[in-house]
Order: sequence, then C-alpha cells, then structure tokens
Amino acid sequence: MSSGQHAPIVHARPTLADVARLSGVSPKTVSRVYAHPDAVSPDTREKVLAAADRLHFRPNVLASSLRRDGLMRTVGFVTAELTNQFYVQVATGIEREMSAHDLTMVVATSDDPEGERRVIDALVSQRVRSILFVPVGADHSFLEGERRLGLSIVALDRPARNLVADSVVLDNRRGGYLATRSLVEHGHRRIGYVCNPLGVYTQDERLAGYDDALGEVGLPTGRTYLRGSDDVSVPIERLIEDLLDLPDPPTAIVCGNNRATTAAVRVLRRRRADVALVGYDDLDLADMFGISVIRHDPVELGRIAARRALHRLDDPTGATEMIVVPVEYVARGSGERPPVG
Amino acid sequence: MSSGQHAPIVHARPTLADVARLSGVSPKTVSRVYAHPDAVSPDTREKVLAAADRLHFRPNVLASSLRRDGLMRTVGFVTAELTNQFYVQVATGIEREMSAHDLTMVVATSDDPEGERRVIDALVSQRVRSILFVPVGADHSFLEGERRLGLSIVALDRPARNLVADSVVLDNRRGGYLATRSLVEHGHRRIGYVCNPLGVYTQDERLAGYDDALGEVGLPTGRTYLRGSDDVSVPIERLIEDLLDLPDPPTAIVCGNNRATTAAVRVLRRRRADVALVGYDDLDLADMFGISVIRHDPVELGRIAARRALHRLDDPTGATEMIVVPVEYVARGSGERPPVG
DNA sequence: TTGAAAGCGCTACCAG
DNA sequence: CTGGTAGCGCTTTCAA
Repeated sequence: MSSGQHAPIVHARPTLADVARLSGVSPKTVSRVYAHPDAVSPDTREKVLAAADRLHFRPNVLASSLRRDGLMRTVGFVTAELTNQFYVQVATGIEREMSAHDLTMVVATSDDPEGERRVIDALVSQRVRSILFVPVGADHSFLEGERRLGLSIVALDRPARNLVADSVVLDNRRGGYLATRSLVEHGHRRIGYVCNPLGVYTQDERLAGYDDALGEVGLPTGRTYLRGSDDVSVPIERLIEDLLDLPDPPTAIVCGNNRATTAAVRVLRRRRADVALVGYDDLDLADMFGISVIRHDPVELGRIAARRALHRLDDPTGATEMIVVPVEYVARGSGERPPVG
Repeated sequence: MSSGQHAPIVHARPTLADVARLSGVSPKTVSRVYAHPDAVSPDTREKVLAAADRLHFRPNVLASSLRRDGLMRTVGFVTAELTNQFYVQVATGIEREMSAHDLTMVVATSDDPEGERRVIDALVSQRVRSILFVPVGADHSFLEGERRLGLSIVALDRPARNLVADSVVLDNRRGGYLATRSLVEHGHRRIGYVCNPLGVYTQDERLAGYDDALGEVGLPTGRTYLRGSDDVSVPIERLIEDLLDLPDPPTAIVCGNNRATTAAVRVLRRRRADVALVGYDDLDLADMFGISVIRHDPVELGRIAARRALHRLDDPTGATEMIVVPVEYVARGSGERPPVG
C-alpha cells in the first residue's frame, strides 16, 4: 500500500517550504512575501514569486489562520429556506457587503431547531468570524458562550430568543398596518388576512399591524377573516378558497408573505377578480399587473445585517441593537379597488 | 500592551488540551471522542463530552483539516452576478446537494476575468474540495494545475475555456429553436430576438437555435430583427422600442433571458400588446399572466453540477463530460398569438 | 533585510 | 481502550 518515497501518482500540493527551497531563501522570507510584501527586497520578492508561480503554490490559509488569530476570513449565513426568494436576496446583500471587506460568505441551511444548532456549531468549528442567522429555534442561549468568546452574531428577520444579540428586522407591524389601513380607507370593512405559516415572529407582528389598523376605525379585531396554519404544507390556495366560501366573504385580503400573495393572485383571478388584494414582499411582475404590495428591500436587509456584524467585530462589547428596516406601501391598483359584494 | 499571563479580558477559546485537562484524559482521547466515537469507552466519552460542554469547546476544523488531508469540507461557488435570480437559484441547488453530503458552500463573486481568477485563487487558498464556477474570462488554463492536484472543478452555465473540465449547461440552442419554431408555426415571419448582453456563450447558442428555426422554413437569418448589446448598462427597453420603431416591425419577439423578458412585457403592454412574445427563464407570475417561456430548472442545474463535482472527487482522472440540461417550451398564450400588422 | 526555532490545535503512528 | 511523540503549513518571537 505504501507508495514509496518517490514519484507519487498525484503530485502533492507545494508548500511554502518547497517555494523556499526552489528560490533559495528561507521559509520565513517566502511567508513575508505574502504577508508583508514591502518588508522584503524587490529582488527576493520577484525570485520568490517566480518560484511560487512555477510550482502553482497557493498559500494555505488554514495554516496561517491557525497561527494568526485562529479565525478564517469567512462569515456564516444560516437560514431555513434558501428556497424562498426573500432569504436568497438577503444572502445576496450579505455577500456583497462582506466581499467588499475581503470576507467570504459560507451558507448553511437547516429546517429545525436541532439542525439550526448543529449547523451553527459547525460554522463555529470552521472558525467563521461572524454568524448571521435567521432564528428558528425557541432558545438561542447556547450562543451566549460564543458571543462572550468574541464571535459576532446577528439575528436576521427575527430576533434571537434568550440571547443578547444584534438583530435586523423589517418593520413588520407597520407593514401590516399600512396594508390594512389602505384597504380601510378605500371603504373595506371585511378584510381577510392569509398566511402560512402563521405563529412566527414576522406574522405575529404583521397581524398586530392589521389589528392596529382595524382597531383604529373601530372594526372588530376578531379572527373571523384570519386564515393560516402552522403547517407549511397546507396549501395557501385552500385557505383563500375558505375565506371566499364564507357566507359573508371578505371584500379585501391582506397576504402575509410572497407565497401567500402568489396564491391569492392565482385564486382571485379564477374566482373573484373583484376582491381587493395587498401582498407582502414584491414579486417579479407585480408592477406590470397592478398588484399592490408592502415592499421592502431584502438585499438591503442583508447588507445592513452584514454591516452590523462587521461593526460588532470591531466592538465586541458595545450595546446590542435591534435595527428596524422600513417598509412601504406601493399602490398599483389591486389594493385600491372598492369593496364589492 | 502585553496583557500579562493571567486573566485576559476576553476568554480564549478552549482547546482540546483544555478539555483533556478538565476530564483527566489525554488529548488524543478527546480527539478520538470526536473523530472515532466508537473507539472510546462510553464512560470516558461521557466524561469528555461533559467537560467539553462545560468549556463550550468546539473542535477546530482548521487544525484537523491541516492534519488530515489538508482540505476543508467546503466547496466554492463562483459567479459574476448574485443579483440575477438565475444564479441564485443555481446556488440553492448546489447548497442543497452539498449539505446532503456534509459539505458547506462558500460563495464568491467577481465581475471580471481578473476578479474571477482572484476569487478562485482565494478559494483554493481556503482549501475547498471543489470549485463550481460560472466562467467569465476567456482563458481558464490557470486552473489546469489545480485540476492535476486533484481539485474537482465544474463549469456552470457555460463551458470553461482552454481547460479540460466538466461542465453543466442548459440546452440553450434547443431553447432558442423551440421558442422561434413555435412562433413560426403560429404564422410569424418577422421575428425579433432581443437580449443584453449578447456575445456570451449562452446567447450565441440561443441565437443559433433561433437561426435553426428560421432556416428550417427558409426565412432569412439576417440580423435585421436582432437587437442586443455587449454593454449590460444599455436598457433593454430601448432595444425593444427600437425594434417596434422599424418600418416593418416584427410581429413576434424572442427574449434572450429573464431581464429581457421582463423588459419586453413592460414595453409591449404599453405599446403593442398584440405582438407575440416568448421569454427565456421563468418568472414569478408568468403563468398567471399568460407569458409563454422557455423554462428550465436552475435549482436542478445547480444540483446536477454539485453531483458532478462530488463524482469528480471520487474519480479525479475519469473522462470529463459536458452535461446538457433540458429546457422546455411552455405555452401560455403570449407566444401563440397570431401575427398582427 | 533575512534566518533559526518554537508552536498554533489537532491527529496518525506506534506502544502499552 | 488509552497515551506519548511527531508533525501538518505557516508565522511569530528573537537574533544576526
């Protein structure tokens, strides 16, 4: 099994020592060429780089990180559903900001609290400098130790639970309020709210905003026109049909997220094109087809979170913040239809 | 400046040696608890894990990778534009497949050939096991050395240039052909093709397919109805307006990518809703609004590329392949309108 | 400006 | 089943 001492089948990757040998200098000098290029004479530098080039040498950052501060120049992004456009856009924002600071983003996904903990631990083991995560579990106190060890941690889209950490979230409550208020102002009194899943932070907030707007004009904030499920697999179409089948169906519907919006557009087109609709999150062709939405900028959300993570690296002990990213109501027609029926 | 030998302000991260000390075993045994849990007695294991837990110990994979095969359990994905939904979906597919194999994806972006080379070098320095990249530069021979060193390399969406490597691409030519042929079959004779940027591999192929379909029925394959630019900043709307302003404007338009499709929908809605349209890449609400497109599955594309990269890890010397992912024509109305004007 | 030696945290090899 | 020893590739003292 031993391949002997010469002529291995596949060449081994050259090391700094190989480059040193070939260029006739010490390993330390080669190291300097990469770490402090100015601290070495131009002649030597050229000689070393030529040798490195001939050998296809690539400095091993694992080894150098190990010796330096023990951390990689990477940050971790943890999310449940990379399926969803929203989180993918957030990832885009993170990547952009981080790459501008010479950091690379590593992406890890998990769908449940145990998975969340597992992938975060894995990232810590990989010695990322910071972790940006969309909290899923009900308890993130397990990160407290990491935080004290100087890991920069930012919760994204939802606040972390049982953990003092920075978080960056949308102004969900205001979004729910703006959507509903606009419908109220256009004369609607029976206003539905549809989403799946419900019972998560963002939806609780948006619903609170929905209640705010209804309460403001003395409309009941009961749950007659609320349809949702904790189970993501329940088709949202069904929930909407359900609303439309009520004896006294809503004349307008607020959708809790992008999936709900798509589903609502689909069902209403087919059954009740006269029902008003306000979506949450923007969609590709929504402007083209007059779909009013609560709009925000997920890429910017990611970017802001990244900036916060970077700030935290410089100032590990500063006060934590909850940053709220604004949302806006975009009137395109579907939300400005008068009540019918 | 020296912090002395005791009581550092911020605790240092515990090492395997610390855990060994606390649990009263040798470092090697602690190591085994993580690497080969079965090779250690349950008692010892419990004892060690308890100590590790108390100290918030996280094994350092940098150190272990260094000692093992020198590579991280990571793969790199390199793309120019994480802005574009298409590449983001590809990333999703890669991440899914890789995480199923206990690998994490690190994302690196660059917009020009030099940047491409730079970020790929950086990934190699990070010792990723494989690199999946959307080729940008005109010469990727600089990767030849890496390939020989056993790095698994897969080109995505376009083939690599001057490099023997696996690649995974869409069936672009067939897509262009299907879009155009359908329009021809519906009676169109003046068929435009719009895209920006042109002059990239995918567009060359799609255009070849466009020519195929036109040639098949003896229509001229001149560039009268071709509008595009190498400059991404030229607004596609302008290109479409340009076509419509011709004395003898096209009665149908094929769009070369998702951005062109969006732009075309926008312009046609406003000016010439009777002009037929076939898009490339699917869009959020396209089904809802009857937009015919050439559809494919970018997530699947990413997944296939990931699988190929994994295969290549096991078989570094096997023959390279160019895998072509199918596309399909989806008739929804906009592409089946008869010629008008 | 350059070099020798020690060690970052972990694991493979060989004893016991 | 467990422990010493050596070393992965690099960089940081310190000295020349």
